[in-house]
Amino acid sequence: MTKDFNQFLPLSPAVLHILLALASDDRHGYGIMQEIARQSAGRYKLGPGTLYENLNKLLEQGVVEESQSSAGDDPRRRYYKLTRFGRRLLSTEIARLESVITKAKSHLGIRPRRA
Amino acid sequence: MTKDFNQFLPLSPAVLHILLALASDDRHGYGIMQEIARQSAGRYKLGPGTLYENLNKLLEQGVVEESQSSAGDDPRRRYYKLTRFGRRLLSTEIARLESVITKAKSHLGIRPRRA
DNA sequence: ACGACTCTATCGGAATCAGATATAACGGAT
DNA sequence: ATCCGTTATATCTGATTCCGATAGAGTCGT
Repeated sequence: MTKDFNQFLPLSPAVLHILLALASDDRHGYGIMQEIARQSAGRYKLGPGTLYENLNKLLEQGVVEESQSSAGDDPRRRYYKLTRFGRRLLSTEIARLESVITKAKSHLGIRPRRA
Repeated sequence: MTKDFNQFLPLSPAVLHILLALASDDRHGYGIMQEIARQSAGRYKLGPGTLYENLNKLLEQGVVEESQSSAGDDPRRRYYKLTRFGRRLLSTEIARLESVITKAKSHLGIRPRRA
């Protein structure tokens, strides 16, 4: 029995943005915080509580895993990357969001009346 | 611009999907539940607690408002629609999500998945 | 008039969030 | 060499949000 995506969906905003930040590159915790702030132009900032709590949960669930830090790097850093499962989970959620968003967009300009 | 979008963002999954459901049409509470389930092919279902709690909050915040029900309709129904502010809020959030999603997709390799 | 479904609503435990706090190593300037 | 702002991980706490259970009543088809 493969893992069931549905029990993970929908991803909470915190988890969604953590995974989105990790999609483009392996990152350490603090870097994830910065990337999320950057991606949303400072609109959305994760506190450390939310970040590390979720990171631990995602590790347990096998959605992310620790990845080796490069030599010469700040040794305090702990790097994370998406697992294969994590990538598929994120892809699934993205596909779901895209389909709903596309549909909504076509209606937002107009004002439909109920039949 | 008296109201600040940023204090509303990011929208929780529940709020996001309620607004997305209302984008295509005015709906009553139960109809919102059904539309959300339908839009995500049964993957995401809102409980009544989440729904009505959020609906009340959104009414207070002026994101949605009650709209008249047509004559002959089930009189129990209370219809809701997006306010002008709600439509702008949803548009803003959609734009933000789209930009992050587009970027992530280019790194994930596209594996579209259907339900 | 019976049962299945529709519809709004509240409650309480669980999960999630945000910010304050703690601790400490790093890097550059003095 | 030490001072200081930043980087970095981590935990704790109170507030918020979620979600299923429960309730109660109206509607519809048969």
